[in-house]
Amino acid sequence: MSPSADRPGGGRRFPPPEAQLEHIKRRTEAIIPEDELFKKLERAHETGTPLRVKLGIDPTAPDIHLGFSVVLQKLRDFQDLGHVAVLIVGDFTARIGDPTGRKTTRPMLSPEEIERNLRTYKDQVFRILDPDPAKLEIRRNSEWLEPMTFADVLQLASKYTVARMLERDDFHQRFKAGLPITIHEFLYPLAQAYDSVAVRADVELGGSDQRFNLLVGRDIQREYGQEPQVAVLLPLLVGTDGVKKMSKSEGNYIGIAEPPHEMFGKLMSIPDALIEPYVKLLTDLDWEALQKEHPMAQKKRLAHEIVKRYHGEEAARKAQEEFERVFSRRERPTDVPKVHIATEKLRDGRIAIVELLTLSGLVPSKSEARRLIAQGAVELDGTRVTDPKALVEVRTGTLLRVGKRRFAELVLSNASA
RNA sequence: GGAGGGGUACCCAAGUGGCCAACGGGGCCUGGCUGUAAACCAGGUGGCGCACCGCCUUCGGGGGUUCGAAUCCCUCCCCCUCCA
Repeated sequence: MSPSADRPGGGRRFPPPEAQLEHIKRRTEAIIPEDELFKKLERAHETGTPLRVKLGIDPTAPDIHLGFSVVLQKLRDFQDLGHVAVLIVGDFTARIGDPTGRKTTRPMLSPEEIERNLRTYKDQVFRILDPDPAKLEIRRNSEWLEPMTFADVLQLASKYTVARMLERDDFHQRFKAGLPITIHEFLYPLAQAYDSVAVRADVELGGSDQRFNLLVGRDIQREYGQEPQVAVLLPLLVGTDGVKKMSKSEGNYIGIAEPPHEMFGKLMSIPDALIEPYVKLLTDLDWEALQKEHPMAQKKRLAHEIVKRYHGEEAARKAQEEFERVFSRRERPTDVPKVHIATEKLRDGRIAIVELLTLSGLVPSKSEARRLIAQGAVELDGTRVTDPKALVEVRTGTLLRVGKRRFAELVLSNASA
């Protein structure tokens, strides 16, 4: 089927191009080239034909985090202006593995895994995007990349030069340093570029580290006789470690689907230096005004705002209350995960603390449990346990705490079913 | 095709027959100080066994030598550099 077969939209009304452009420019790092975008917006305005705005997602990492939300939010902006979001699931390109950041080759995913990830993805994506089918298209790039023949690939590859590939900073550095660059890595930008051809993208969105890839898209589209897409680049969000960009693999991320109190807690523990970029990129709060407050107050506003966005006002309020209760006043949390302990594990109502810790799942091994006890990290009903050999008395309702944030409420229960 | 270098715990990286569960750094965890911030100080960072004593598993895979190996030998796999 022709990639452009069913194009949603047509005959729509759009705000004046100037207004649209202004809206789009907010929070972007670069628009390449801006005047082309303006022309496209003008045309959309005149003809009532929406722009097709492409964004690629990686099916290997199904957790959407705040960093990616910046890009998704921009895509939503386009939808709100009346344009069509074209979400490309990179199920085929995942087999190549994006060389950006010189990661090792990614494992190939089975179709089942991709399906599962995609479902998780959709749940999360719809927290930001407008699911209206007239404004959203979801496609997998295996749809057009899989059936390509070797001849097709040759044709595609012939449209770009090695020298131009080496312009890409990542490749350039590696080439200079004598590090290996495998041939198939060159195909990644080409494949991604071909996606743009396949869906006839007018605009492609991406993080600023995607600049090269998005620009290749322009060249390749031109080679295939299409009007080149405009690249809209968004700033990268620094992860919670305050150093590297937020990413799943670095474990420095905050997922948009995380429970309110997790989100709130993680945001409260970001380094102060991150408050400004977070506020500016993730919220509509007035930074000028906020700046005058104490950093902790700033973070509370930030955390509240973001939890509110994904979980609602009520949840945000509760998360904040809970945070203040547990961490500021060091009181017992109101909602602690309950852990069932079989009564046959007990002797005279007592159990070895080490065993209790592992049974509760708060600690992965008994050795680890012993260490933590020795370090004073374990509390039972607010009393520190310091003896690794201790036999402790437990009952239903007993509160177990490890470190600052691991809690469990014990529930004694009979027999294993 | 030839020559050389290398694969050690989450990462980097020491260690070339016992004193090695393996130096050091990073990361991470915990305690202290705080604002669940940063900085800083201290400790920890394979598992199991009721413990400062012991046992088990670990140094790319497999096999062997030895009382004993991450360290020696054989073999296989993988990575890198230079030459062609």
